[in-house]
Amino acid sequence: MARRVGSTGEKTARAIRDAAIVLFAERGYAAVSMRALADHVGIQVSALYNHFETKQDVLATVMVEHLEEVLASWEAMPGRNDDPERALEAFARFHVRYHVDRQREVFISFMELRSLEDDNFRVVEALRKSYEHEIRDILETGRKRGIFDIKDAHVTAMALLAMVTGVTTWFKPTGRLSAQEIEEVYVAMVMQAVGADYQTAIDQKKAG
Amino acid sequence: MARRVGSTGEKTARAIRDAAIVLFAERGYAAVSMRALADHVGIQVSALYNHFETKQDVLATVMVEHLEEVLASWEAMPGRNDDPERALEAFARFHVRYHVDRQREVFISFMELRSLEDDNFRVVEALRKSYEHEIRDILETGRKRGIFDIKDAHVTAMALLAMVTGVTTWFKPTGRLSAQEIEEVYVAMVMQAVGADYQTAIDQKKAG
DNA sequence: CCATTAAATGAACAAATGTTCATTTAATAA
DNA sequence: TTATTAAATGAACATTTGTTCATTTAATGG
Repeated sequence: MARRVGSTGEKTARAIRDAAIVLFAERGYAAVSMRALADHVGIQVSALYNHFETKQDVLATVMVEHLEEVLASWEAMPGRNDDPERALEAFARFHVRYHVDRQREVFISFMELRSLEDDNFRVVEALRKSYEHEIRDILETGRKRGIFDIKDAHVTAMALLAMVTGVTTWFKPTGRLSAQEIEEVYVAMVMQAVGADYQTAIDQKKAG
Repeated sequence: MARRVGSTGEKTARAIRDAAIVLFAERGYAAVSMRALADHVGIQVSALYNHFETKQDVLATVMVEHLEEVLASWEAMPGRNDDPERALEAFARFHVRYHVDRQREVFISFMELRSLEDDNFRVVEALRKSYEHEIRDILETGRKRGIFDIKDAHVTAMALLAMVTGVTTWFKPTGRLSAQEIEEVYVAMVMQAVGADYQTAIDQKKAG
């Protein structure tokens, strides 16, 4: 056989990215061979190279695509430009929700930083930093205005990010709690952790 | 050359474990070859097999040793059997302090779970669970007694663990804040996150 | 001091790795 | 309809992989 009926470049490239997300998340980048990746897609190894230059290229593509989507989705989140309290709630809610839906991509983007070669690392790191910047800015503004009771915006940002990102390591859609319920637990915890009166935040929302 | 002057089994085994901790943390288990490991120790590949049966055996040994040490150290932590508030403070303090000192081991024990073969996984998972159990029990007791304002002890335990464990991903001894300062930030955040009045906890300590 | 054991070496192994290439066939544009 | 391009195949490649083994030398117990 050669070219398959109905095959187009974009379809296969998408299938390769999807398979890579599953396999990299499951076994880790280094432990996934190009043969295993091809098997999972249902093509031969050599066909991979019609769509990606190298294995590294597959990883970089998956990570950059994910991070750009995260940033774009956050840009579109309602409430992100409100006062620090509401902005933080919006951030926590967005982050948990989005990350529960993309557990694998999140896991990869965090775990496989070390597998990136220098050039790719710089690109990915810049995207990651700009996301971290979002929550840090909210925290710093709230701290300056005396709304948040935190010691250090930077450390707090890292701690809160780790906390909410951690949901990807144990959440299972079939578990005891729904994604919705878990979202509420996390949002409440984030708000409490910075000393914001969360009930008030909800009341304001209802009143407003 | 053959057997080296001054070489004993325990010394070399220790050196191998130490090198493995550095390399596995840096590059990941799958990306570290037995040759790279041997190089780092300063011996030949074949010599590794005088001390460990397989590469997998090196990983399992490192992880089990680390987790057993964590549990043993926690057993010895003062305050761990006090009321939930003090116990949680003790836990947070212990965890951050210990993990800042063993960044690599923590990172490995978390990241490389998937690299463990079934038998080893079961052993390591049991150790991990029993550590998770410690904080969950503290939270559940505090929740029942109405001391902690949390929605769910299990989710809260996972969230707090992720938060404090996350310190290993960015902490650098040469950074802006000292380990001591970071410890304080994290402890305060943990206490606030569960709705405990942390100042009170400190006052009680001073008063008691 | 000598026999035994433990710890090292270096060469070798089959299997698996990422990547390339000539070839074939389907989709697409002229 | 035909020429060109894009997407697949399968064989081959040089390396690297984890592991084994015969051999050598140092530490150790009687």
